[in-house]
Amino acid sequence: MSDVAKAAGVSAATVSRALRGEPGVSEATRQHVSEVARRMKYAIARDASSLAGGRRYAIAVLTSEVNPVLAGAEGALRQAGYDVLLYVLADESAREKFFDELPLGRRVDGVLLLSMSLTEGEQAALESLEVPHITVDDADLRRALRTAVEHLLALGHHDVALVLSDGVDESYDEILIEAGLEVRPEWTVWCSPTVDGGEQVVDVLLDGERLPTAVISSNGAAALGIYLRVQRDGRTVPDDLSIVSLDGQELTRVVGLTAVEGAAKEQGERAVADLFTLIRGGEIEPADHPVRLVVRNSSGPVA
Amino acid sequence: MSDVAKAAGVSAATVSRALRGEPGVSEATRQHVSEVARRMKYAIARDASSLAGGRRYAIAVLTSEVNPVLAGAEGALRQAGYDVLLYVLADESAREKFFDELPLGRRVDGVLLLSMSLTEGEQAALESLEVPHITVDDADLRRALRTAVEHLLALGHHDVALVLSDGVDESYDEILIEAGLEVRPEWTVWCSPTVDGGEQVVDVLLDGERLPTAVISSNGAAALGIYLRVQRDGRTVPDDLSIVSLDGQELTRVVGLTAVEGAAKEQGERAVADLFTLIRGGEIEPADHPVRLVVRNSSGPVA
DNA sequence: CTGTTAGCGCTTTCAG
DNA sequence: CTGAAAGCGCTAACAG
Repeated sequence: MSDVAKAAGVSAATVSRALRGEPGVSEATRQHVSEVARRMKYAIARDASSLAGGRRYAIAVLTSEVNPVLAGAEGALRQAGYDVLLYVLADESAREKFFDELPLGRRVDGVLLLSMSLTEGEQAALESLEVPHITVDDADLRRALRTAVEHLLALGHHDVALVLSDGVDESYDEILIEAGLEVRPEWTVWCSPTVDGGEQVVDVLLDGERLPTAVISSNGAAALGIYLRVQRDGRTVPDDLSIVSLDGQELTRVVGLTAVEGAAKEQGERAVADLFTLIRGGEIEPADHPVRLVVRNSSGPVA
Repeated sequence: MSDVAKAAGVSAATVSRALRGEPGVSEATRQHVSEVARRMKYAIARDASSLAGGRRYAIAVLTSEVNPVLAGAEGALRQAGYDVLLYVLADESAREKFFDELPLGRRVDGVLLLSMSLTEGEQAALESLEVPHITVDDADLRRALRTAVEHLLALGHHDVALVLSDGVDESYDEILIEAGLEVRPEWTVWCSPTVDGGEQVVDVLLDGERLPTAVISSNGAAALGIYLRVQRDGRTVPDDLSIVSLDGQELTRVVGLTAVEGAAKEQGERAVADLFTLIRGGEIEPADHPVRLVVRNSSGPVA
């Protein structure tokens, strides 16, 4: 930086200010400095910068799985000049380790959580970082769930099971209740967000004396697993069981599952925009993200 | 760190050495310091550490798409105490920007490239970083392709098309030739690694006067797209067309596509191990990674 | 608006 | 084997 300063005939402090767009530099100086820096291919050393107390220009992204939301977030972050520190917290042990060690102190300007609903302890740990954070997914998931429930209700379903995947908490029953559906404990089950997980969960689901006529899966892969397994068991979709996925990735297109699509990539991008607002000290209001029901052939009128 | 030093009754320099496992500290001192640090929940400040000239404890991961290999690599890196700087270089513009700006100077100890085959210019740019880097995928893809070709050959296929996805270069014809297959330019096509991409590519593929009896797709999603589209067109798989995917994610399981599974996650993990060997100054030898053919029902004897 | 002066928290010689 | 001192490259007051 001092080289650039020398070349531009100013002090290092001025170069620093000019390059970061800080106020208190004449436009002429800023232009000049930027030009010199560009010519010298100078790039600010982030380590030194953050050591000295400035911004860190890095955001930690915590996610329970690598998915398109991640891709969207990464793009938006990168475009804003931020680094992305990726943490894939897929299993309980990784998660525990992370929140125990909390390796983010003084290292990032913000935290983005993708498809992770935190326990209270985790939430507290995160707060202790004193860094803005934002969560993607839950609000969207709830909205998606409502959409799915309405769809099934319109088809005459009243016995609806809920298959939730890791990182999704328990507070969804109310949505079913609001819709006037009966909530049975054995109809709310968890499984891993994989095809395998979905296949396995069918055993649990179709085991009781009274069977649901429809199932909503929070995860697309699991929805697929359910579909495959149900068919393999000789049942018909949607006649014996309607299936709606709340996660409209390509997966659900594959076999034509009805799904609520949330435009994952855009979700990531919006989250980043919100996070920046927070970092700048602004307030965000939970804007509704459009959610779109795509009816394919895994849902039909109740038999 | 000076707090820890004080508490342990040694100097900061000794704490630094002890915690990093540097030689020149007595085992007793090291134990003691580690214990004190643990008790004080002290974690080394990476920024300062790298500023002062030490390691950066960060690896850049460049990838053309977010996929399971990424998850595997992240896990291994994290476990080794390294940060993961994620760069999703999905489209040409992101890629160009990256290699133009090369934002990694003095910021990472190594670079991991996932499903990215570099142009010569890009390769040169990367070398200029003077940081070890390692590429995942190509060798595995070639091996997978050989496996797929053998499988089809055994089934009597001689007219085999190749559908390649972004980031895959052109040098695969030789593998077909080695196997004694005829290579026709119109039977080697590119498409995006998505279901849509696969669907679209069918138009090109089944357009000529002579049609292939089998197709190998480098990407699982594209393979699915091909499958769906071919069926929708009223053709039968595998009677009219055998399909083999070289990428055995969950996607291919879904409809039962024959696939060569490379254990994506393990691939990522192995790449990380190799990268560390490189960072430590060691040599790596291209160890063969096991590749496994999973025959499902999208491939059958030639009609 | 711009320059000067102190560090940020570590690692690394260089001496003991 | 350990400690003291000198920065790494920046940013943040403080003056001017």
